[in-house]
Amino acid sequence: MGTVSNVLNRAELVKPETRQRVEQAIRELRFVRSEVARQLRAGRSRSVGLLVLDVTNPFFTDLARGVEEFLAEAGLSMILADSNDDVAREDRYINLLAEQRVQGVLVVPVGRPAGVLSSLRERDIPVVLIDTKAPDRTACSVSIDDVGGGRTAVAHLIDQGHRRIAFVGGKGRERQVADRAKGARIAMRDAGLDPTDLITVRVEALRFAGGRDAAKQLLTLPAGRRPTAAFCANDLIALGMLQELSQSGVAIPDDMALIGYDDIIFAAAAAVPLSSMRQPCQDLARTATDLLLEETSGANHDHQQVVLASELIVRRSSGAD
Amino acid sequence: MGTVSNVLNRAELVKPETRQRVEQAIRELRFVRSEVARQLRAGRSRSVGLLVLDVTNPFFTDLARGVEEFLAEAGLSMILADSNDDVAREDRYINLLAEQRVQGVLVVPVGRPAGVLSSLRERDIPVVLIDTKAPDRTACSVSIDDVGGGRTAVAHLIDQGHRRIAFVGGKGRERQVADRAKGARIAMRDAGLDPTDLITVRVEALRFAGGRDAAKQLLTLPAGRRPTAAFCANDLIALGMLQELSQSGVAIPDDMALIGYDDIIFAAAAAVPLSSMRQPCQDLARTATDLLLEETSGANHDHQQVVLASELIVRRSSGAD
DNA sequence: CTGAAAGCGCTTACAG
DNA sequence: CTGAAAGCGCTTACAG
Repeated sequence: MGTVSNVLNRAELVKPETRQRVEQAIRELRFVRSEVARQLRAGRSRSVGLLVLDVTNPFFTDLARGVEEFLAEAGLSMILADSNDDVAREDRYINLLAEQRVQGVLVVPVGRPAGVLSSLRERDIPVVLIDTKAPDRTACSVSIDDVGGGRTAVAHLIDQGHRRIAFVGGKGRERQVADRAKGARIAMRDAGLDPTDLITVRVEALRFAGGRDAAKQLLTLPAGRRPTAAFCANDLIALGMLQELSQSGVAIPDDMALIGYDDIIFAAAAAVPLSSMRQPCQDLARTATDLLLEETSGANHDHQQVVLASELIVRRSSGAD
Repeated sequence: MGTVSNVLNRAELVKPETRQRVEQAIRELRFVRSEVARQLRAGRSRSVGLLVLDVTNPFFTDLARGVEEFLAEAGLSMILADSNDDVAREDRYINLLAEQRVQGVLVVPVGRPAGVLSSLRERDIPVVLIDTKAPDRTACSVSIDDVGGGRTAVAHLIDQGHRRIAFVGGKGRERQVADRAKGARIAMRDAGLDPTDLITVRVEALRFAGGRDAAKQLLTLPAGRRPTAAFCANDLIALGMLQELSQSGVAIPDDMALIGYDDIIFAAAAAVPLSSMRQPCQDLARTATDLLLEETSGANHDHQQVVLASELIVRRSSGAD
């Protein structure tokens, strides 16, 4: 057994002839080494957890694909989990990942990261926060400047001549949504508008159906008081709004301009191609993975707060062609 | 240690007082039971693998969310893996899942399932094939009647008056693509057309970019010989075509009608709302999970081949309004 | 260079 | 009802 292990892990220590015999036996017996036993012995696994807010959102699956690829380069595998923007589920998955003894966790936290952080720190599991800034120096994080993104998006709408602007966000992902709204208000102030005039529409979830609901809410306003432009907290919402508004005879962008956030692949293919704030998804994946690997490699490691910027992608839905 | 284990697993065997002391110690020491050791001892894990062809395709993430939910009901967790329609990656993941000693695997195989099946059978890992019929009685499968789906889709196009029809499929997922094409030809024959007139366009991958390429290929044909309708092997391709064609001034559905397959959520929100063949994704998830759990529960179990039907969803892209 | 031994953290009979 | 012991399948010193 010891020799088999050596063949598998340190072949150079074994006499070629013995090695061949062992290798043949492995083949004949269809032996598959137990990763479970291996991990128990090693005290650590060779997998990393990625916990996202919504696997059905293309933004997060693109992120997942990037992370998976970068982990594979390091010989690690990814366990993908989906909190569905729900704290209880997040908690359950953090537990599950801890029980699986993952080497580390990449997590897009539901709301404030304090719970996740303390839960992982208690268990000595390295973590890199994604899409959220770590509140202190106890963890790495890679986030997007959402205030800046919100500001750019709304400045663009103002540039197009809009003055009555809505922000469509909602429950869930409080931090990102709040920051994007904050940026929106800054853009209004920059333009000499009253930031409290920003019309805020709340949706149940940051998903397609939420966008349709938001559109219905806006349609209850008399046309004269209705916003002429809306900045949506993500593309799923924007696409839902686009569909509902179009079906109700509201022309995009003439009656209402729209801009989303994420620039998922379907934004460009939408009924009216959707303007959006593109997040640097692959940079995010790469940076987060690298930071985690640096931390788990045990080299002396300073926790870092990396902040990336998003980029304005102008398409027809915001009226600039 | 034995008592701790009893508190955790069979609390009724422990005297309440002792139990309380143990529970308090667990809390104070922040003890997290090692799932790894547990699995080694039990000889089986509490997780199931789901291997899909493309995590960035909403069809598969919807499937994944369903499976995850149904597994959770049974106290199991899901390890999601993505073969990216690549046999080598599929092989690597099957290995990984075997090493993790998952209870079973749900797999949408890349091409023919023979390799996956023998690989899993050798290792005694229960498997349910998804989206592919098992070639023999050695495994369960849940698939969609793709021949029927292709036939329905093309019959619909013919009903709309089209005679010059393209099928856009390609490399990857040979079986599904071939069946859908076969159904398309049957529909042509049913209508008294020559099935060999079906214009076949091959794309590199069944993704958005593939659809754009396909559109470019069709645009090289003189307008008089160009098909007036296209049936796409999935919605991602259809959406890519829709985008490219629109940008080139080809009107959908007037110059070219389109129908996709899967009915992902973005189909309805497309530039021109996309007709599609809706696959019963949640039924698929439920049935596959149930079959796997039945098999792993050890009850005597007959392998079943379940075949579900897809449903025609008519929207504007196919010209019927 | 090889093989026997210890130990990773659990669970489950088993003796007390 | 409790606690000591064996064993799951590995890896890694260690003795030979």
